[in-house]
Parts: sequence; C-alpha cells; structure tokens
Amino acid sequence: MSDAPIFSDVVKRPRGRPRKTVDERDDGNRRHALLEAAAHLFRRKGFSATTTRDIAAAAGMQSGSPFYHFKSKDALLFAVMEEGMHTALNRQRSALSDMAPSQLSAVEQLRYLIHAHFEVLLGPGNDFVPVMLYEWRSLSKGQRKELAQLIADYEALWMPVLQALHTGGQLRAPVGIARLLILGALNWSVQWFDPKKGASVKELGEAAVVLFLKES
Amino acid sequence: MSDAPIFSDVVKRPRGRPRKTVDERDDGNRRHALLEAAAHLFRRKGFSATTTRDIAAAAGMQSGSPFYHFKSKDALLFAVMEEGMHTALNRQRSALSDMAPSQLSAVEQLRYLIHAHFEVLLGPGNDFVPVMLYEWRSLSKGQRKELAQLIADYEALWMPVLQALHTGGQLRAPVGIARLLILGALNWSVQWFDPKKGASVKELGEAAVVLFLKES
DNA sequence: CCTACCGATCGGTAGG
DNA sequence: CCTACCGATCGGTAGG
Repeated sequence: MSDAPIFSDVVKRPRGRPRKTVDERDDGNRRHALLEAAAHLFRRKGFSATTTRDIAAAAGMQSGSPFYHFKSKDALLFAVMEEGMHTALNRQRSALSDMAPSQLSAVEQLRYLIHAHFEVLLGPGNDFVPVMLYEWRSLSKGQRKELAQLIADYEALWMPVLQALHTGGQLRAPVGIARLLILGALNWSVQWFDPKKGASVKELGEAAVVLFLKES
Repeated sequence: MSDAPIFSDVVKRPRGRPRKTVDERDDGNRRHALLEAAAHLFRRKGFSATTTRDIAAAAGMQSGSPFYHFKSKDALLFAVMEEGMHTALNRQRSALSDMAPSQLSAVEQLRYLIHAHFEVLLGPGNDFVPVMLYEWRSLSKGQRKELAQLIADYEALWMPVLQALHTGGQLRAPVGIARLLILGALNWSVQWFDPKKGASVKELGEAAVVLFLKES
C-alpha cells in the first residue's frame, strides 16, 4: 500500500466528523446545534444547573467550544429566549393575517390566538419558549429590557381582541387583568401538559376558549 | 461596680447574640431562620443559583452552619416546600370549614377558594409556596413523590366545588382541565403581581371569579 | 454552631 | 473548533 495520498483533499481533513456535502458546511449549523441543546437542557434542568460542558457535549463538541460561538453562558440563554419570542411572534402574526380577509368574530379571533399559543408552547421540540417563560430571573437587567419589547409586541396582539370581547359582553373581567390571567392559564400548561396522555393540544385549546368566554 | 456576677446564668452565655427572654431560645428558632432565608433566596435567584453560604449569611451564620440543621442543600429545599404546602392546606381547610355551617353556594365556595389561594400566594413574606411552584424540577424523584401527596390533597379540595359548578352550568369546560387552567392562571400571578401597583389581591380575586364563571 | 479545610466542578481563555 | 489550563467557587465535613 502506498503512503502517498491520491487526492490532495484527503490530506486536508485529517480529523473531525466527515461532511456529507458542501451544503452541510458548519456555517450557522453548529451554532444552532448549540442553541437547540441549550434550550433543551435549560428547560429540563434550569439555566444555573446546566453547565456549558453539558451543552457542548449535547452538541457533540468539546468543553471550550461553545465560547467560540457565544461570548458567555448568559449570551446563550439570551439567544435561546430571543429565538423563542421570534417564533411565537411570527406564528401569531401569520395566524392573525390568515383570518383578516374573512373578518372573523372576536370569539373566533381569540380561538385562533389561543390555539396558536398552545401550539408554539406545547408543540414537539419547542423548548425555546418555555425557557423564555421560566428563566426570566436569570437574565441581566439589560437583557430583560431588550426582550421586554418583544413581549410587549406579543401581548399587544391580544389586546384588541380582548377589548372587543369585553365590549361585546363575552368577557366580563377587566381587560388588563383578563390578559394576565388568560396567558397565565395557558403558560402554566408547560408544567403539566403531556402529549402522551390526557387531552390533545387541540382539545386543550377548546377547553380554554369555553372556560374564558361567557358564550362560544 | 462589682465584677462578681449576681446570677450564675450571666456567666453561662459569654458569646453569641443576646437572648431577650427564656422563650426566645434557639430551639427551632435558628432552624426556621434558615428556612426563611432559603425560601427568600430560592425564590429570587432559584435553587441552583443560591449557595448555602448565601443562606447562612442571610440567617447570620457561618458557611458551614446550615449543615448542622439540615443534612444537605436538597433537604433545605424540600423543607421549604413542605412548609409551603402545609400553609396552603391549612389556610384552605380553615376557609372551607368556616363556610360549612352557612352552606354557601358553589359560586361562593369557589370565591373563597380563589381568594384564599391568592392570599397564600401573594401575601407579604410568603416565599414558601412560590418556591414550591417554581422549583419542582430541582427535587429528586423520592422528594417529588412525597410532596405529590400534599398537592393531591390540595387539588382534591377544589374538585367537588368545580364539579358542582359544572353540573350547575356555571363552568362549561371539562372539570379536570378547568382545574388545571384555573390554578395555572392563579399560580402564574407570582410572576407579575406587584402589590405596589395595579390591582390589589382582593380585586384580583374578584376578577378571576368573574373571568371563569358564566354568572356570578 | 464556628473554624479550617478538601475535592470537585465550573465559566472562561490562550494559543493553536 | 480542540487542547490544556487557570482562578474562583461550591457543597459538604472533621473536630471542636
């Protein structure tokens, strides 16, 4: 057997995992693998109890490598939450624009908002939003302020619908408090919802609609 | 002034903080000071981000002293949660027994349950129940199992009331899901409630009653 | 309940 | 993105 390499590029990758095609290059791919791993672990064990070594291992890297992609553990948490909020906002905006042409009733609009909210929250493989909901205290003041804008945008989508329901008599509680209580009821579901038993996400959404509205 | 002690017990306490009366002895006092400090810090920073040194300092002790009262940091967390659940259960049971003689309507019973729940959750200086609600994942399997019984007892107090409301047509969602959604709406309030602004605990309770019931 | 301490782990970095 | 490593911190303990 000859020691001489036949193709020069054989020499060029002596170590590392093989790369199937040119399109699978590491661009933002590795970075996002870290985000997925971080979201999963932050949710399961909490931010503080998760080590950057855990995250690195889950993404198939060595212990120091996450810091090539993120400045700090904090920055990783922030990036997870930011992606979670963008997912939720995009999902909700497309839900609202879908129904704009048909001019649905306020009741139907709330139904859409609730179902979309549950889907983002409880859908398979979406750990980003739960982390956003349950690790707020781990953020710095500056990070909170930045995310607060996205949260305000999200809540603003609900207000006109709730206001219309209040005016129409289907929602009797004060609108501001109603929003907090309703979103709380929905958000708390990440603590107990189990897709493998009990109600489905769809059934859960319908139960919520029926619970909050005087008629539906 | 004579150097000779008049009472022999003056000699018996050469060091330590002065003790006002015999009744204020350290018995379970120091232990409970640790529990209070732990509850406060676990709530504010989370279990994992709180060090046993933080807790010791907040209780006026040295770093190793908490382990004289508790076997481990885990045991401290468990004790905090257990006390939280006992507080909630006792509060709710006395609320229910208060109204038994007068035979209130199911609507009034739910009103009592909701108000009592908010008071325990949002009342001043009660960090025990919030820790119970938000640090569940930090417990071991065995600890979870032990607390699950107390939680089941607590939830069982709500079921007959919700069932009666469902039968009476004031609550249309399935009773099991309704309980989860309602308690979720209430529990989430620890994330946003601020006694210094917005609604009071009482107003919040009334808003919740009005939100969930078809008539009230 | 304090003093003094240990072994382990953790976030992060230099230099490639 | 890996190797090798540092300084700091942490839960817990022995012995009083």
